[in-house]
Amino acid sequence: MSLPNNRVRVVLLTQAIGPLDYRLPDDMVAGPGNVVMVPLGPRKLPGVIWDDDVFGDEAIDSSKLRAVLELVECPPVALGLRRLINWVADYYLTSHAAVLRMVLSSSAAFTATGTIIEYRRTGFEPARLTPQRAAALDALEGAQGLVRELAAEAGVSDAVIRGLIKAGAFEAVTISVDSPLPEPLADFDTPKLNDAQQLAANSMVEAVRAGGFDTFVLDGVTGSGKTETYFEAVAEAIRLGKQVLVLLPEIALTAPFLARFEARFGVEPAVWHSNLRSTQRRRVWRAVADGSAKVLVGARSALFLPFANLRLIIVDEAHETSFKQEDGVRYHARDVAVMRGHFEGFPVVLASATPALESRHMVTIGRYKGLEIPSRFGAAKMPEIKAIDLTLDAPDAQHWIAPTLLKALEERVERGEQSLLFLNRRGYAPLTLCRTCGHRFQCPNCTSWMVEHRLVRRLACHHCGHVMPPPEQCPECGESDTLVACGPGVERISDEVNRLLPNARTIVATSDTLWSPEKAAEFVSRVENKAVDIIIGTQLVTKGYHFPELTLVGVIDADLGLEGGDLRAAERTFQQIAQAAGRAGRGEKPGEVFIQTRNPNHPVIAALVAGDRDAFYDAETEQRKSAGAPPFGRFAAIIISSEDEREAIEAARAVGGAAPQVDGMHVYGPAPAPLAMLRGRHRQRLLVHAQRSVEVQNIIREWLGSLQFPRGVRVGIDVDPYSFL
DNA sequence: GGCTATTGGACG
DNA sequence: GTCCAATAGCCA
Repeated sequence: MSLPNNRVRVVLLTQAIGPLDYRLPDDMVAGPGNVVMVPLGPRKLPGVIWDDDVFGDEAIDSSKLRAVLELVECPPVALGLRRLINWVADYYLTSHAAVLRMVLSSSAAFTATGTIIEYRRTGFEPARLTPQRAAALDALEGAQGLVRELAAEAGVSDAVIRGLIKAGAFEAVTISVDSPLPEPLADFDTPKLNDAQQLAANSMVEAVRAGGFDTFVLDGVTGSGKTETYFEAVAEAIRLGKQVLVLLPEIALTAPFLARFEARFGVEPAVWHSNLRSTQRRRVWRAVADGSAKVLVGARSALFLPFANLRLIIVDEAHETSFKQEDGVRYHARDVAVMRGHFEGFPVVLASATPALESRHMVTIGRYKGLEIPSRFGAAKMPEIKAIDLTLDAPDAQHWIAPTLLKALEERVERGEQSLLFLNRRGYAPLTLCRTCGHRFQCPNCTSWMVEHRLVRRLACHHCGHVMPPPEQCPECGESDTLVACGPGVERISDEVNRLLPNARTIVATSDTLWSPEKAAEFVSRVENKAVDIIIGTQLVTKGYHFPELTLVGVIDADLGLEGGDLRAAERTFQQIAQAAGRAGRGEKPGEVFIQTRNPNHPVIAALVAGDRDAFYDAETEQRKSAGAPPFGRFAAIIISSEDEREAIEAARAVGGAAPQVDGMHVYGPAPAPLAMLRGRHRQRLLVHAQRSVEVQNIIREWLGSLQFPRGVRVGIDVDPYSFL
């Protein structure tokens, strides 16, 4: 079906409004992919002209059509990217508009090129110095940005900044949106690769040169030099004048990555993540869209940028669960990256020391190509891994470091070597309760405990971000000084180390302490300069970092991830501990790893100690197969939420009642979602389990489309859920 | 009757 | 998403 040539179908960027037809004025030349402004009622909204054949045609009389207002000066959304958007909207059961917003995610899309005025400090102190002004001057030393950004950074209102500009304490700086980004040099410093690295690199380089879709699983043990290996493929794309996207799971990992990239290619690559300054964002968006940004390093959201001639995507640490976006559009960046390669015709590399079971399976069945780097680079050897049975080698009460581990730590401090203690729990203690009445501090908006953060003197909810000062008295029984912290978080382990090893210099590394690339860079340099003896960190420090002097890793609680029993618990625990262990012995000195556990015979722990990765994966694969779990079967979660609990339950029952009977598909629930209350909303969940052959998306679309929900009820669908939370 | 709060549908 | 008009609810 095709529309008359003066009629176009436009996807508005506003969600909840489907595609609408408009008339193209005679003097306007535009087609699918062009960004336009269109009238809707009294409003003027942005949208993108879409391909006619994507949506069914709902004929509307041509006399009712209104004309497209203007063609926006911005690179059009190319065919390959439009196909990817169609696929994402279809697969993840979301709207085109929601996906498109990630593509046109910068004001640069809608404003012509030009200049922007930012402000920075002059050093001049105004005569009148109010507390707000003093605070702003203090906080903005060395900062530069828009008025709004500076105000936000200093925690004052815009007016304070404008006042300071008028008083002469800030000066204007004109920034060009299009100041060019530096070009990486393919052969700036070519490393000597070992045979295994060279073999893997050759395959990827050849694929980049040839073009065309292919997926590689680059599987190399930690410390084997995966990055150097895939850098060869990056170099080949640069030589061809094409673009490369490198996806990293956390912004905290960008700092070490940028340093390695600069050492290899002479300049830092362009960077994309959610808290970029808006000027920087515009500049990068433009440079990506016009092809001048040759290499972009970014978080998930970079995946949807409108690259002019993308030739390669690298997904680094591809097994990381943080590639699964859990709010807004729920998509898995690893899977979408592969689809982008498919639609635009270029290779995709999934790099990891502990590939996801799904990815390994794709290699087994021949869909992806496996590339292995089996040994560590240079003199580095794999560390020796030992389990500490906490039931036999127990720490004292209110302590969490077993005597064996403590002794090992002590030795490293004496020898001037570094250690890492891994515990995947932020804060001081995960639960606070009253000794007198047993009251437990729970988040008022969520069903989760308030976590004590002693460094900042706050109780915080890790799900919604709610914070409160630690109370003096128990709100339940009114007694004072009766609150006790239960269980350890990294801050508490840090306390314990400082008490038992007063000479050791410690640092806590979590998303609370390394919340920006700058903080992360500072952390790296402190560790590299040997200003730190013991790092106490969450999963954040278990990947990407390379510290040659680190020779001991202690896993505080290996059983933590095995609780809760969701489908990936065993795999995730295996990956996390393997990644943490991989930090040890990356230099010349051999590493040693201690895993503290109450179940030394658990298959996960046994596989880690035996160093038998394949045995673990094989057993886990069998288990998934017999349970019909991914990749052998599929799940989708339907989450119904409302501020009113009864309303949520009723709506969820209605959904359950309308569930279609389909062969090979089973619907569980509704039941309270694992986080029964989140950000003030009561949540109910249904879980759909289906065989691979079942077209779950179509079934769910029809099923939910036939239902009506009261306002205030929200229905979210999570295809291929990860956290089960 | 005349006023305000609620809600469903259109918007192309 | 936002606007508008039809409707329901409320008081005198």
